[in-house]
Amino acid sequence: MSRQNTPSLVVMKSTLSRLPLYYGYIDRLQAAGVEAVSSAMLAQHLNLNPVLVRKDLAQVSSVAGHPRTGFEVNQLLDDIGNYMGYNKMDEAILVGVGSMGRILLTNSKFEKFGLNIVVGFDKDPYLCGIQLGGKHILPMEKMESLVQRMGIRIGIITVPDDQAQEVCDQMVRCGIKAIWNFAFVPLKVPEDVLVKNENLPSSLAVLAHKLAMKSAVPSKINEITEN
Amino acid sequence: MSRQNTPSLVVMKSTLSRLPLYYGYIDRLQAAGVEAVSSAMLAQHLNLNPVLVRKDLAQVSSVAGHPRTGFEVNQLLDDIGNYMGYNKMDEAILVGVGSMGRILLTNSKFEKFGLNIVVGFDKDPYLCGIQLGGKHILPMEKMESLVQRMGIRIGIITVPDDQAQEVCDQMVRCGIKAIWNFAFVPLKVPEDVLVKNENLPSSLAVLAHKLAMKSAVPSKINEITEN
DNA sequence: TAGATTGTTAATCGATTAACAATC
DNA sequence: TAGATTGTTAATCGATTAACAATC
Repeated sequence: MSRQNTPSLVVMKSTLSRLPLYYGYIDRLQAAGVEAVSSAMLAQHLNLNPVLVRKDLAQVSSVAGHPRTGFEVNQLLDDIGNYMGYNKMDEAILVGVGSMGRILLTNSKFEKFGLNIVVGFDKDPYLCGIQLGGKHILPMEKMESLVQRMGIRIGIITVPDDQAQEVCDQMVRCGIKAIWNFAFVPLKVPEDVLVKNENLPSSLAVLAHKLAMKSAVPSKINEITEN
Repeated sequence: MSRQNTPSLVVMKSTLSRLPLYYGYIDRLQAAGVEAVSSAMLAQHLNLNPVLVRKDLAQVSSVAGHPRTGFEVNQLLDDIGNYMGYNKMDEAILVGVGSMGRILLTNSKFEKFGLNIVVGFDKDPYLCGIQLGGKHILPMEKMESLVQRMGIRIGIITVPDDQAQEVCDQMVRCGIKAIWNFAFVPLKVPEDVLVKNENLPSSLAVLAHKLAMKSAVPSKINEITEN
């Protein structure tokens, strides 16, 4: 029995990072009244290899593309949306209502991606009770019951670095299964909990470093696509 | 003549994304007074393969590690810092002093990574003249002369999506060579300009999607290391 | 039809992991 | 010395690219 490559349920990690790009672009096309889009067009506008785009789309599209015309915009947008879960709301909680926490709580773009940050928690009693972007801020003690009652599985950590692990532990105890971590500390979590670290300063530092490298050794390293 | 693999000047893309992690961890070790660190220790704490860590360190360390003890903490921290440019300040400008712009202007962590966001620009005349985190906010008209006078090559775009391309064009005209883009539009830039897109909502959406996949097909996909 | 576009199979490329000899 | 740790070479794995037949 030969080995099955590209099993249908598993999508390449990198495809996942490109789907939002396609989505954003196709969304604009739809708004502009365009009815069809080809892989070539997407590839050109997003600076990607057309074959790569075709493979990505083949994986998520529910219908085959039409030779000569490409994909139907509405259908494709819907398919990517379904695939990525943009079309059904996922709920998340946020802990740490500092400046980053506030941005996330009030950023309306999350909704477009199927995400609803339902409440913010903070240990500061002066913050508790107020609302931000229509979201309540609650004291930490309320976390467990709320998470369990609503069956929430995604948590966002925007507390200072030295409190991150503690908050993480609390989240895990509540039953959170995926954590988006803005603190710059590696979190210890059980095997079955996903962690995605976000570190803005180091993202910029990587960009700065690439620029420095590029000036030192002229080459054609250009758009940074990896995300 | 056989092909040279792993040319010394080019570092694997992914190494670059791990170096900040090493740096952060070793920095804490240094603060705690620890004098030596092994690849194995780093690997364990950061959830990475030890061989991978050894290869990464071999690429950036100026001295070989010592069998049995590992690497000297001060030296290694310095080497990674030098390699990534944390030890020499890079200057950047920021355009768009909204909530995200403010966070970036006032976040002191950038300094640690060798980054200094020197000024913010905004087209709102009411913002111009004030200071945030010790940084002046200036009107857009001042951009060109300041960028050229200071020889700045990094620009950060935190304006609304529909103004991003215009700001990008302005930056490019001023001589900016690397752009960190928070708007959700693909920027058109000349060949020699680097662009790094940041899209927080879609990062979270990818995490949510992975969680959904994992629940559907139990497997051992766990920590998300790619950054 | 001719040609643009699709989807697929094979080749290439690059990063990660495994195996192992060298070192203090 | 024995053993932990290093750095390197070879094997594996996975993603991207190239080549191409199929389709409207």
